[in-house]
Amino acid sequence: MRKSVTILDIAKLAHASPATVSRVLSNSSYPVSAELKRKIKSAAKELNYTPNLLGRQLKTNNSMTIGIIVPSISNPFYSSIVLGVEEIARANGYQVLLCNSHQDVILEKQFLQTMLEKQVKGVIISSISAEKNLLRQFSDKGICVISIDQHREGEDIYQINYDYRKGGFMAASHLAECGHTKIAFVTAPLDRPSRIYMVQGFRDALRESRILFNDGYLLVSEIPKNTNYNSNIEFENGKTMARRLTELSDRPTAVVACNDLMALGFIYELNRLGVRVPDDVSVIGFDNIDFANISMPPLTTVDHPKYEMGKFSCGMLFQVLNGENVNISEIVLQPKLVIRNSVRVLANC
Amino acid sequence: MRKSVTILDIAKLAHASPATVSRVLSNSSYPVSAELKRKIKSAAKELNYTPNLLGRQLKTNNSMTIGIIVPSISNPFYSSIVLGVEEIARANGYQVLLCNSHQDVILEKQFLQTMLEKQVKGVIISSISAEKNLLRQFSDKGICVISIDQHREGEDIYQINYDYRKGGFMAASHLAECGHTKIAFVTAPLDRPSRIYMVQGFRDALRESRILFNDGYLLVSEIPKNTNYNSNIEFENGKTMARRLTELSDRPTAVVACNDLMALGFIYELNRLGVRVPDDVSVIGFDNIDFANISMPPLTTVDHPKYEMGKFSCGMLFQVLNGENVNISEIVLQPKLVIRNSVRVLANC
DNA sequence: CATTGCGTAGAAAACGATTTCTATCGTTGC
DNA sequence: GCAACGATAGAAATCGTTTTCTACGCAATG
Repeated sequence: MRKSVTILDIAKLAHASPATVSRVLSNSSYPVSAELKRKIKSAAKELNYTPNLLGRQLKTNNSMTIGIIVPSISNPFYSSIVLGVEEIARANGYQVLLCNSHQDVILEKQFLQTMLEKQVKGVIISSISAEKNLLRQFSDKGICVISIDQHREGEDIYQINYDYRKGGFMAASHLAECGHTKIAFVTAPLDRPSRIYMVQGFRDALRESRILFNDGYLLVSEIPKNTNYNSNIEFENGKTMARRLTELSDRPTAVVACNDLMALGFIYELNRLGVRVPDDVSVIGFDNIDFANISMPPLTTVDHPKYEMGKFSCGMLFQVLNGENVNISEIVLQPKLVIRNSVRVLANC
Repeated sequence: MRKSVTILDIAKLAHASPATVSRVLSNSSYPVSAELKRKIKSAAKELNYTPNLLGRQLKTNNSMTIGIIVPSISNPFYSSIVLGVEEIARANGYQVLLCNSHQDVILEKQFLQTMLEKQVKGVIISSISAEKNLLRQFSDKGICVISIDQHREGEDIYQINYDYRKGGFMAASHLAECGHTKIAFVTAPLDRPSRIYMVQGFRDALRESRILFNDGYLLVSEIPKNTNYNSNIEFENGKTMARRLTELSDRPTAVVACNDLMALGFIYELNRLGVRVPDDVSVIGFDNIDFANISMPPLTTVDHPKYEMGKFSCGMLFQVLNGENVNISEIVLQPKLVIRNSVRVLANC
């Protein structure tokens, strides 16, 4: 491992000054004679020069990096978002620092700190935490933050959200229209806006359909212990919830799950227990991940334009970075019901 | 956006020199009096100081970053690997620069270049390309490269591989044992070692079972055009292959797919076309991703310890970085058959 | 008592780049 | 023919750190 070649080595070889070398190699608009330009370029190639971005970025105060924090890319919902973000970032020549918070508030906080230290120019975050001070630090330093998917109340921050209330409403309404009246809601802990809004919309729909909601039908899973970062917590939770459902005295005929992963785990376990979907229990999921298609039966779900959310948010970020006037500070994406085969239409309809 | 606070501001406030401030704030072993230490720490807190890693890393020549390149995290197989890598990296205080090559050789090359420029201390790569010069650049600069999943021939490089040959062998043998003789192999282009070895093992198994392989039964999908980075290419390919299979004159009774995603797409399309699995066609996948469980029917597949591969590779990387003597340069992980319900046992068995 | 060595602190150099400032041409304008 | 200007190039300052070098006082050693 020899000492790495720097701009100075090139200067020496090409009989030029480091200043000129830098100007040539970084495509500056500063005029350099064609002859010298050529010599410098060939010297750079000869020495197999690789610019040191740490040096450049320190001087220019531009890390060309944005950060993104999501719970976990093991959920295809989030990996879609990430891919959307990456695509736009790459198109703009930026790198993405990806962090999986694993639903851990402490970890999320640490990642945010690291991003500050790494001098990211912007952050896109689907936050687990409602803490306001953390994100304020970024605005204080003039770093753009875009919150996605989880509505943040009373914060002066760019947001790209999704109408979870309406989504919950659509899911429950659909079940009601199919003749169901005993409808449960299975969900991970109601620790973030998305889930809270979903339940709200769900309840609203029942009320509107004059269905009394049995509080015992709100099945909330335990707070997960993150021992294994690979295990798909949502999927496992779905399985547990299925068992809890079958133990209910007056068993519901239909269920809305807070996301597809959970719905799939739910269906999986139901199948295993010999409870038929949709004959015995109907299930609606949320997110419309690719795999919702391939379950047994194919999952009826509420679509979420996740990939677009990733692209939007990153596009918005660059608008802000480029100083363009971004006059909308919150965008709300719309849900869409995707009907497949996991919901039974009851006879009396 | 005010000027950011640096070590100099702290020095001024605490009436100390920048040198001393640095020593205190970076936990150097250099002795500093307790009193001064206290003053500096309180000054840092008062000014809400955030260290600039670009400065530090430039000086220390340690980016505390490793890179990982995989085809795409939209494939749960790769997101598992990534999560394994991240876990170990984080435990060692390192960041991970994740790049999705999207099966694009050019892109992969660009990412590698960026990693060089970003001064990563190591790279973990599941490479799409057989090009040797690229990776050699890293060894030349003393950067550790660990190749995973794709065997590299005749390169002096650390490797963590998987016995794809044996995996292919096991899949085909299982089908043969279940009485199948008309067995197809559906795969994405044979452009990398994993797939080539799988086919090899597959053929070996057939030969050993005295089954003649019909070359028309080797179904290779087109090279994908990467227009949409979100679409799950493998899954789509699986669907296409299913259609091609049904058009075959002497239709096979069983199929091995080169990965679960493809198998799932394959099954999905078969279902749609009214071809029953496993009654009409048996299917075996590869990788044993979580979702292999939830297809209709649950997928019989060959397990791949992907998460462990991620952890192993990153662990090995740090061993090398720490100068520990790593005497094994290639580790080969073993396949395991996971029997579920996508394979039919024929009557004559 | 002179020498060594340790504890403590700051001055200054260094990391690898960019950018401002100076300087020297040759050319143009009047 | 002289001032002004544009093109070109290098010297030197700079980004925010870390680290080496210097320095000084004080205790221990012989």
